[in-house]
Amino acid sequence: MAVTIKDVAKRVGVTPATVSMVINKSTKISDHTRDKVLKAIKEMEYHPNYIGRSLVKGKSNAIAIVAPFFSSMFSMEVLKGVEAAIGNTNYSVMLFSTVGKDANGSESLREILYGKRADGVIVLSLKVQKEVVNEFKKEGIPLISIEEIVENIPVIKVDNIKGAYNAVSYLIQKKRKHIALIVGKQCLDAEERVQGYAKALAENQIKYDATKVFRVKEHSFEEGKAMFEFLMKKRNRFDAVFCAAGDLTAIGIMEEAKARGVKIPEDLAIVGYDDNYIAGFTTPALTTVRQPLYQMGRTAFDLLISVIEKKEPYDNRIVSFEPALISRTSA
Amino acid sequence: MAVTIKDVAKRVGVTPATVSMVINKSTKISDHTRDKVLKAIKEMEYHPNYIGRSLVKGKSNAIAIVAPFFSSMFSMEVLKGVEAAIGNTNYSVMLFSTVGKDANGSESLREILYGKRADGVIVLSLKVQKEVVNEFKKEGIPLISIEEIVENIPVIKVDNIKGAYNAVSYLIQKKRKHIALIVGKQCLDAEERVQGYAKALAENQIKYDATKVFRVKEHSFEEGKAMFEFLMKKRNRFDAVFCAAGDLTAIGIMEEAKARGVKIPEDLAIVGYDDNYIAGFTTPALTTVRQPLYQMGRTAFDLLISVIEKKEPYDNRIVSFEPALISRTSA
DNA sequence: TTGTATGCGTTATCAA
DNA sequence: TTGATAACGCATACAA
Repeated sequence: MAVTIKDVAKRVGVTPATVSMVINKSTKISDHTRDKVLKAIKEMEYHPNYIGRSLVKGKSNAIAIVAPFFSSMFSMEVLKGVEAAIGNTNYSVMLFSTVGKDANGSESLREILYGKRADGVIVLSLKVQKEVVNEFKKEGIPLISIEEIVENIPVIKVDNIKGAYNAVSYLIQKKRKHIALIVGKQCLDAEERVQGYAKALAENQIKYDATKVFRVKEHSFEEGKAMFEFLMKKRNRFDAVFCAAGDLTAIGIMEEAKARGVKIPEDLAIVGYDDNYIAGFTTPALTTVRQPLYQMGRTAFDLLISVIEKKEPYDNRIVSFEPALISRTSA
Repeated sequence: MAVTIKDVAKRVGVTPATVSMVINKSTKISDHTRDKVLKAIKEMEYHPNYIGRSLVKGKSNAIAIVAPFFSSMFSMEVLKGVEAAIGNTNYSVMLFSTVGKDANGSESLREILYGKRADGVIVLSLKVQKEVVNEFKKEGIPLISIEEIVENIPVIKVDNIKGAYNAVSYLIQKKRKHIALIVGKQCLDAEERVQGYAKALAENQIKYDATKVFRVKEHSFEEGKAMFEFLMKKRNRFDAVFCAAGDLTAIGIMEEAKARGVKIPEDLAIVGYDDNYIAGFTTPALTTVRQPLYQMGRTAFDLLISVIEKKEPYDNRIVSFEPALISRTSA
């Protein structure tokens, strides 16, 4: 069996309480006893059992990250940030994927909450139900959302309006006037990007034209190829495409365009979204909008810990990060 | 405060023990009591506290994954497999990154072990020390290694010899005779890939020539570009490069080659390794070796759970997966 | 400065 | 079939 606090106490000839106080750096322990205890701890290779500690403290020293999946570029980058932020805190991270469960993660969230599996939770791209938020508030477990706006809790997101605005302004500056916009189906992100697109046009006296906005479903490469064909069939002549639906789709468009002899960026300028790993390696390299996901992960973790430890208030702030336009050669 | 088993018991007018038996599906409970208890549980929204349960059971129902980082393609794919395998088991996953700690993960591993933070551990690309393995054995916490060979515990790996062998055989079949090999610095993987390379040559009566084997350190795109230049300076004339150091480096080589007017694959055939996300999107698309990382993640998780639950013996088997050659246009 | 006693939420053993 | 009691490993209030 593993060595417990009792074993250490017995060995030193004190009570478990004393050992506990040494471990928890209580000041009211004589140097003499402390030294003896510490020595025994080392010799016996005693490590405190987190479960016992958690039970009495009502705190697990774990945080949970809940997301639809952990295999996307998006979650990977965020995770990287969290990983960096953990550093040498004594928190650990648990992962909960909602695949095969309800879409808004309620099931996983409730299990974490009521099973006391974590002291705080970060949700990624999940529309957390109001009801669930209330339950978390009631139990005093902080919840932070990344990307999706959830009411009454802190939200870490990127300024999609600005991201799109910057991209389109850039294209206009490059003398493009007939700019197609590709976005995903009506989620918040998509709508904000449409707004940014419209704003940039307006500022440059270009009329917003709804027939130049196209919707995409899967955000895939193939869809991009199909989209190019679709674009060509339109009576509109485009000199640029801002594919706010992601780089993969943008690259699909680009590949199909190239295959049909359209010169990029001369004939058609293309700007993507996400700064996917691939973007730097296509020919031509893809100009795109980068979201500071790593920073967001870091921030979310830091904020969560601060809130757990009551160093910061648990409010409904929205921390908005600025996306960056990465200018390469496709536009 | 959260509702506990006691609250439920009081409400129904039984003892906590009875409620516990209901929860744990004991058969020796009258239907009548069971119904009443179940009803109360639902009404009061009682959820068992995992920490309390863990303490008495000596089991956390969590598994830990320890890796140098969770941001690589490699760990991402493995994680995806684990994620899929978790499904509706009632295990959860904890992540432990060894960044900023000792290189072989001993620190994290010991903390997990002695802190009783997990019922089993999967290590990724980590040379676990013999000593640590023994400690795990002593405490009865199973440990499974992915990729790295660790003695006395189950290992899930890919057959690197075969991966390289297939790639080189393919090149030879395509009439290439002067094949450069790029590998990483002396880790097990690299050496196995050299073996596979040599084996394919031998089988085709091509003499193995050590001066055609080159080492790379960072496995980066830039290194690939530099490598191409380096290759050109050599007196050897190559008609193919098998870049077993990964797709990124392979793509670096390819880009630099293209920039210098070398035709791919006519003048120089290129085969990469890993089937990185990018590989399908380069021009020409990269022929490469795919490792079934997803399957490996699944297998590791399933095996670990089986071992934890004593449904399978905890041995030192080596589960070797077959890599697949993904034939595209660069070779 | 240290020891004693108690409790965290649950399960398991035994008795009723 | 159910209840009483102890135990898991630890931390803390209070007593000494």
